[in-house]
Formats: sequence, C-alpha cells, structure tokens
Amino acid sequence: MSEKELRRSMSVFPIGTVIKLTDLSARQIRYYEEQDLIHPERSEGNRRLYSLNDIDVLLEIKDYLSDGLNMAGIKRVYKMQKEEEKKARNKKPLTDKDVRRIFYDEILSQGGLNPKNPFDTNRPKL
DNA sequence: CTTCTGACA
DNA sequence: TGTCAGTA
Repeated sequence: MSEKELRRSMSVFPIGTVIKLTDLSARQIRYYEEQDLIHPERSEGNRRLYSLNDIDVLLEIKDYLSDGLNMAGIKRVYKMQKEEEKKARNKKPLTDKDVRRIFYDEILSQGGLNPKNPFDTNRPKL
C-alpha cells in the first residue's frame, strides 16, 4: 500500500467535520455505517473517527442517492465491486472507482432501484 | 459544547 | 430520516 493510500485511510475526522464536508446528517452517516458502506474507527471516548476514504464513499453515496438509487442498489454497487476485485486483482488494472463506475452505469441503465420501489432483492443479478 | 445509543408523537 | 432524551 502506498503512503498516500495509508494517509487516506487514516481515521482522523470527527463526525462534525464529515457533516460539513458531505452535507449529510449525522443520522445518515451513522446509518451508512450500519450498512457497512463505511468503517470509521473509534476514539478512546467511543467517538467515531473518519478517514478521507470514508468521506469519499459518503460523497459517492450522495451522488447515487440523488440519481435515484436506494440502499439496496447502492450496497450492490459496492458488493459487486468487491466481487469484481477478486477477479480483476490478478488481471485487469482497473481502479476501484472505474469498477464502481461501470456497475453504477449498468444499474442505472437497467432502470429501477428507485427509493420508492420496496426492495429489489429478487432482481436479476447483473 | 460535541457525540453516542436507543427509540418513536 | 428527523429528533428528543440522558450520557460520556
């Protein structure tokens, strides 16, 4: 892991800072953590500490949300990214963002996954 | 003063 | 998701 990646993964920001940077509510930020989309560490006083990477993910989630994806859809974007990582890890030189971008576009082009429509657990796998 | 967890008029 | 409570 490069030094830059190491720094981007260091947990140093309190939730207040993240709220200002992402314009998301504390409620939402904690909820996305429950959904395993971000993994902030904890300080001695049990306070959450976020990394630049966590903030990037939060910013991406905001975009997905504004484009109509619900939690199920967003979680799939990241879930598929992980699955694809294992395959590409030893082959393609795609970055995490490239992979997410690809699946994100696919999901959008397939329509659906709107916040209104309940869950889509039974949707066909991409 | 800031953040945390749990709960719901 | 908002928000209020009671803490740490």
